[in-house]
Amino acid sequence: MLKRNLPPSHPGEILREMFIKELNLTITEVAEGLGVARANLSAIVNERAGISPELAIKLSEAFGNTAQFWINLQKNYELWHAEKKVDRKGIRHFAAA
Amino acid sequence: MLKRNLPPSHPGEILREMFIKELNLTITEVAEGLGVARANLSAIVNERAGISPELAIKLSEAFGNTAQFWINLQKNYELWHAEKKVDRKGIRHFAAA
DNA sequence: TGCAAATGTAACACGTAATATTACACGATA
DNA sequence: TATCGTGTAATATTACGTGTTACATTTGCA
Repeated sequence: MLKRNLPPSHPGEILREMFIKELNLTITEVAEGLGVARANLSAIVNERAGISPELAIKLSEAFGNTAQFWINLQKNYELWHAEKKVDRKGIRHFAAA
Repeated sequence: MLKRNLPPSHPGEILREMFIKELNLTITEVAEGLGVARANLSAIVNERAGISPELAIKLSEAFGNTAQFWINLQKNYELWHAEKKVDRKGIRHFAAA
């Protein structure tokens, strides 16, 4: 299939657009509800920080979805950017005997 | 469905049992083939370190599978352990309006 | 037996990142 | 005006991935 060159959305964008805005919440009250510092949640929502496994669990509990949902967003984001840093041509192949 | 209480395998165990042993490889040659320090790969294989997004890409290139495969192993492992640290009862629920 | 390779591991150093805390400035609104 | 929400910076802590170096042990083979 065709490879997409578009970088995946930052998890913070999803959180901001599809949850906080959609439910008319404030960053302050979400941070308090999750039990994290407002400054940290702000950094995530503004795409300056990522979502840790622990935060993924908290978000899933707060918004009624799964931690996997949040982790998948984060990992796809990280993987896309990591791909830019790795020179696959420099890797040796270990084929089955 | 029933929740499993068993912790997921560490990605290093999969790497060790299903790839290195299966293909009769040594940690030294795999480390060199991947372009990482032997000490680091040893730490991963012995389950004292995790698999980063960049390493997941290198492993996928070397063994002919996907980076998602390795990242999923890692993220499931992290998620299971993170669950132990989070008190879900302390999290506020933000229901749809 | 003896040597070389493979291995496990420790001790550093470095960069990055998540997190809490504190503080400051700005805009909107009651 | 006063309060609230927000963005952001600075600092500190903790954790971790990675490289480098070094040392001891084990293992396989000549």
